[in-house]
Amino acid sequence: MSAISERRERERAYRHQLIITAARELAETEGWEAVTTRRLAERVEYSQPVLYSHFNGKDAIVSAVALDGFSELAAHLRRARQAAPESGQALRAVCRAYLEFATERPALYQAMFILPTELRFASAETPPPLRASFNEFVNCFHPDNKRRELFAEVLWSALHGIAVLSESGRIPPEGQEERLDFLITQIADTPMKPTTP
Amino acid sequence: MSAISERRERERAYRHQLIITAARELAETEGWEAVTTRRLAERVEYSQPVLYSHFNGKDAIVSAVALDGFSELAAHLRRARQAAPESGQALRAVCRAYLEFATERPALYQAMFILPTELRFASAETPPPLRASFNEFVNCFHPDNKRRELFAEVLWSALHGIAVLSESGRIPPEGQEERLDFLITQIADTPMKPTTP
DNA sequence: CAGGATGTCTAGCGTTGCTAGGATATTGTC
DNA sequence: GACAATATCCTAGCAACGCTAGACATCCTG
Repeated sequence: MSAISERRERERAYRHQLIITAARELAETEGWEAVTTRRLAERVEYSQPVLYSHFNGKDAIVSAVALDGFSELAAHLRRARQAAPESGQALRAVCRAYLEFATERPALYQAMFILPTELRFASAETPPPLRASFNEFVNCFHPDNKRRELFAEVLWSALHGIAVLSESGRIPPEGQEERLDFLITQIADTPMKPTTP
Repeated sequence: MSAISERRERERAYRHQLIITAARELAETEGWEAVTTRRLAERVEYSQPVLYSHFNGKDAIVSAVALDGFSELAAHLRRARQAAPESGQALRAVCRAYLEFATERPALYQAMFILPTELRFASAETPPPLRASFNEFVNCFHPDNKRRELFAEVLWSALHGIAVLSESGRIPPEGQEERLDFLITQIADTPMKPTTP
């Protein structure tokens, strides 16, 4: 009884992840509009209803992909930050890594930031990977900086705006490097200039 | 022949706009997911196919709504900029007006910046209202500033990021004013500090 | 008043997310 | 080892979606 149900649970968990990665691969190769429950079911070699025994609906699957994405993003940013030669370069490294992530994995980025998601941000039940990603930005600023969270929010917003507006062609794709340069100098050069808190 | 076809054309133009405003109203009251071709047709008191005699598809209708939105946005920003007491305050006024626009007309904003659109940005055939909106940002900087377009792009990106991340709950809705303050001081205070071009 | 063009609607196609209900296989009990 | 109970999975179908073909009605022209 115990061993058997354990095995089942293991199989179930495996299939759970299988669905997630299948959805992600499909989205990355053909875009999210190609990710239908039918095609996804065919891809994992099960019928449609099994998807619904694992997830509450399609949105939940997208959210699961997004959650995986946040883990990767956090790791990606951390790697960049720690590889920076000096702490002054950390901010630039993390920002560049962020834009890199957004342009190289557009489908994943879309799931994380654009598609309707069930993930709760900026609250008590925010999943750890989301917090971890955000904290990578926070950690670019000096711990003494009382407003580093605010700085991080604005920085993140700006990066997100740049990423999404250039991806959708609303600002020209070239000159991305210049924009990044400008953003960094403006945000980073005077990080300790709070208007007398 | 002439008078009659003129009247027809007039009626047709009227109905064209009727569809657009109906779509917009429906989106603003119930969200874009409620804007289906059936409901829209019912609302304008015509059958579905007439929608397709005016627009190539649903996306084209959304784009038309978005285009109207850009006209309003441009006017809204211009009003704010011209009402600013001194030119130094123009930047802040325009930014505040932008965020105001985004939060007060979320559906319209969504059509303009998030939903798939057929509008061409940053190219030769960019519709005038889009250019006008963007230029309001450009005009916040001194004409001598060789990089004002770049500044405007980054500023716009940051504002868009703030708007969209707070709207979707990815950053807390409170503290919007603080973020705006920070952004303005960082961008505006040193607008003439190009790294020796 | 007939004939052709124009405009509009009914009906339906293929696809979507999602679900009810039955068939099938696996499990624990006698 | 046979049988009921349970868990697992699939077939079939629903309502709603964007979109379109073809029939009907209406109008202008000769």
